[in-house]
Amino acid sequence: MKPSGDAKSAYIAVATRRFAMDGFYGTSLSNLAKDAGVSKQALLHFFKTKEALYAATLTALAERMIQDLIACLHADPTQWLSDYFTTLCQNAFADPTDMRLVVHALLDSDQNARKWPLRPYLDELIRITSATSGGRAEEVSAQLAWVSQMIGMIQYHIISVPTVSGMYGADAATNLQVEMVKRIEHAVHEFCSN
Amino acid sequence: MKPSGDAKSAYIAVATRRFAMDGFYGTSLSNLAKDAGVSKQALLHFFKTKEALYAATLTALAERMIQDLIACLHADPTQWLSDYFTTLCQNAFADPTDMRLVVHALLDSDQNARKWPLRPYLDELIRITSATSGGRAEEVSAQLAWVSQMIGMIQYHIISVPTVSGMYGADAATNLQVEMVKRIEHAVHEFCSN
DNA sequence: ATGTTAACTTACCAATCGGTAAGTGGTCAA
DNA sequence: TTGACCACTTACCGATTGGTAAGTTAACAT
Repeated sequence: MKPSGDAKSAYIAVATRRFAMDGFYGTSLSNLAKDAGVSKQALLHFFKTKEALYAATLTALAERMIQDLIACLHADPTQWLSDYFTTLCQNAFADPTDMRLVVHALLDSDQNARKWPLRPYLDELIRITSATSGGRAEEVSAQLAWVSQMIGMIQYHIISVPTVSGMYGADAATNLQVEMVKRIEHAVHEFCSN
Repeated sequence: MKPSGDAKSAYIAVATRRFAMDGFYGTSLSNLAKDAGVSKQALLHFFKTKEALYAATLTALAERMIQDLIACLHADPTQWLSDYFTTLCQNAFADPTDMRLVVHALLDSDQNARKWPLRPYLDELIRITSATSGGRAEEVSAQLAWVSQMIGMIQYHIISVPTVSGMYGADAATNLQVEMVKRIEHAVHEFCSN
């Protein structure tokens, strides 16, 4: 008997890639099973429905994101915010899977009652930025706006890479990536120096 | 006999709403037909495949966007950019259909050979911003980056409204919208004053 | 040795998918 | 009056969908 945890997380890994690529509706259990090299019912043994598998995928995504966030925390918040967002952007450029999954989840989120598991991640980011900007704690919506703007700009940039590449060429997409990283650094610097 | 143009554009209108909500894979011809109050084959009479209907939907979207853009152009580019992006953001907050459709199309764009029809819109935006920033024509990728950042921040904000509303409440979403408009104005001002 | 349980597989299901074929009924030009 | 054409409809198709039921096989505790 194989250790169950391994198989389960392997299925989630496969599902992550597929859901990120094609979205919930664009992904079928048969496709996932074929990718994983098992029968469809192997998946349904661990996850009772396709929805449940999707939910598990999003939960794993949330854990990954918040783990990446707190793993690289260090004393200087300005430096840290800059590092965090730039490496996030660069990693996503190399592998856009997670960013695509987030955007797909955002687009799905209003039409079914899926609980959004990325809230701890957002809360933590807001907490850090609040601490950074001199403790003006009353401006929570401003912190949320800034965080939303930053991750929005990164995620949107990442999902538009294939399109930009198709329209203006692969070089243009690479240049855009470089330019975006510059803009991230600039935005963090401007934010931290109020 | 009904005038064909009316029915056709009515079907596109229905398809726009559905595709924006559920994406290409999440939308079925049966659903669209039910929305339009006709049989499935009424749609297939005008559009040979579901793909063709989707393409027509995206083309109509592109025409709408570029029309909105050139319709409100006027002399002062700084003022115009600010007006354009803020009204775009506010209209999208009231009706997120088009923004959702763009993002869905972006997520789909790499896996099939759908021609991206929004290029004229992007080109026009880049042309205007290039003219605004004192004709430093060599920095095309910088212009693209700025435009990408602006529409990215708006579109991402719009598609995240339901999620933010669910996580932090409807008031928080409204506050975020107000904050975002401020940020748009600030970004335009900063961009135009180099 | 035996019973239990976990991790599957094969076989099957109704429902729905996108799409085809063959009409139907009305409008319009000749 | 006729015949072409347009905007549909009903009927149907094979393929695929998410999901159920009933085994099968191997590991493990007792």
